[in-house]
Amino acid sequence: MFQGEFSNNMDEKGRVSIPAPFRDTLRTHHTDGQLFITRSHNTDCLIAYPTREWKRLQAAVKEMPAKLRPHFKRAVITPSQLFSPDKQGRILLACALRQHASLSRSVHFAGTGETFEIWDKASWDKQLVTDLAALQDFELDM
Amino acid sequence: MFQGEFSNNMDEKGRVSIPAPFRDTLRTHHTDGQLFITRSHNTDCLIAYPTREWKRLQAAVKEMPAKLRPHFKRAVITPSQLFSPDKQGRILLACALRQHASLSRSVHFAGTGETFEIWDKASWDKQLVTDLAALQDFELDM
DNA sequence: GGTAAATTCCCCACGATTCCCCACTAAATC
DNA sequence: GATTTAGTGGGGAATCGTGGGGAATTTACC
Repeated sequence: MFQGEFSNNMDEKGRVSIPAPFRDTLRTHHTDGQLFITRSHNTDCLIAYPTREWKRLQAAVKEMPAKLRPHFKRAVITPSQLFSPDKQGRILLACALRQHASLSRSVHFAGTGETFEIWDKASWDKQLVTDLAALQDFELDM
Repeated sequence: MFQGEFSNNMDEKGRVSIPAPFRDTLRTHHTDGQLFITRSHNTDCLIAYPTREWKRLQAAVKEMPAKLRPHFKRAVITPSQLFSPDKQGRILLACALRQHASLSRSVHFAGTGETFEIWDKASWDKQLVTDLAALQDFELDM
């Protein structure tokens, strides 16, 4: 399980460290240790899928409305990049991906269970304000 | 597998480098290293097929509705060109193909699994905007 | 048919980027 | 306080993209 949020800095060469806890779950729960990183189709962030989850996504593509499929393939499947973090646990994101999430120096990692998201810190903070506002009048009953 | 997106520049002689990762998969997964490049029948791009996939396409042509077959043959099969990248991994596209994809200087390569697409960068960007807009309200359930 | 021009092909060379390794610092752990 | 671990920076080798030169081939034109 990927959970928690972490901020790391991207250096001048464009490298960012994957937070150590995420690297751990990747190593222990996902045998090949590989990550598919791609755009989120409806938010300004990237999503990282371990191989098993990536396969589930590909299966989901086959189930989605046929009209949307080519859009989804171009926007999400094609730009995906396969990573196995280097010895220092860092990855180097391709330009197209960096741009989609408007990543600058401060990069925010957010665990979402079976996958995790990669945000520009500023975008994340902004998003969070929206999220809290939307929930203002909502009472959870449980 | 061809995956990821890459932009390369076409020089004045009309040569473009095939992205190195694509050259790799071509070398390792496709013994003859040859590429059939032709127009896409329904988008403004070119599609590159390794020999094995090209054969599958030809088989598919035989299965398609008889009414469409001659159209498809003329539009897609005829204009195809066979390439084996030069020592530097470059190819020289014929004029007809270049025109169909409106290729100018910046050329975009998009991996789509067993094949890859060749786009003019500007067209690709435009297409991507459309794609993301179409997916805006779509929720993936997986 | 012969000459000139243009195109294609093959090779080399340069600059930028990427990859891989090592090292430093700060924080956490014992 | 010593040791480990995480995040970050930098150096050097290798690779990749790209430009250009010249030979070979093709095309155009007289």
